[in-house]
Amino acid sequence: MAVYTPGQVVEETGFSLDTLRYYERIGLLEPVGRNAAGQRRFTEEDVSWLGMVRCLRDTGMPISEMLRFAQLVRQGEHTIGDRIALLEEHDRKVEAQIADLCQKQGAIQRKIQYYKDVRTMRDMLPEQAS
Amino acid sequence: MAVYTPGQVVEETGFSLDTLRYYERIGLLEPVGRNAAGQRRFTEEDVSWLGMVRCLRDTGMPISEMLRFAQLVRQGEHTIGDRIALLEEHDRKVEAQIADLCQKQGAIQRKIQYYKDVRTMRDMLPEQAS
DNA sequence: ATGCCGCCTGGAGTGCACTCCAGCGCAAGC
DNA sequence: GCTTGCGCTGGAGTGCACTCCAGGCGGCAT
Repeated sequence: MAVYTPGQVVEETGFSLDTLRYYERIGLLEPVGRNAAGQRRFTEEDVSWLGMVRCLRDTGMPISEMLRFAQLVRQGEHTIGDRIALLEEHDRKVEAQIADLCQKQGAIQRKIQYYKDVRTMRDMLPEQAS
Repeated sequence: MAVYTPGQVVEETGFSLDTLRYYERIGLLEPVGRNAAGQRRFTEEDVSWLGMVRCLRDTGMPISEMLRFAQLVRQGEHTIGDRIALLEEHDRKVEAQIADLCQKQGAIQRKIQYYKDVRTMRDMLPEQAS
């Protein structure tokens, strides 16, 4: 069974060492195994869970909700319905986020175009320069 | 020339009164005009600038960069090139944000599907219930 | 043997973007 | 004439998610 040192997990997941420790402290990560010297050794499972965390975090899920999700996962298979509900709810929020972002991006692009037009107008009337 | 009371601007822009005052304090909003009693009266221009601010903020631009943009706007037409550069740079970031969000959403949706499959499997083997 | 590296701990500090508060002023409605 | 509502100020406080720090440990390369 492969294990990962903290450094390797940092590399793999993109979370900082401090963040990994923080996540363990608050219970977003289950207590990580240790070697004889007391140093953390992450399992494959820890790393894949961190992949999920990264997904949820990067799509704007607050830590409190990820904690709730983590709890469901720990409680076993009978919570799968709840997990689906939680993720579907989040999925809807992500959908809305994307839609909002696209719409706002449109406005920004229109502003850019507006500025470009203004610039062109100005360049066509050099004699009116201040 | 129409003016807006603070309450109306809150209504229009969705920013809280405190946020409007905060934006003025830090210079994201130019000093807002006052009536005889010292109460703020926002111009049409203020409101439309706030619309731009909302766009930029909601697409993740930090306040420090919005401040920089505000400065360019105040410096007059000769900064239009810089404004375009700033907005195009931001537009690229928004693009990347959307792409990342879509990709992560895909992963979440696959996870949902995975859970649904697990649930279905489980339901098809009721005799193995614990 | 002596650095240095990677990692350990508990706890304090940071940065961002607000948000709240006490205490006040003015104006309109009952 | 007094309450209610809206707004004012300066300054303090909040919530989130980290991030940093001092002081220490164990292994290994020079």
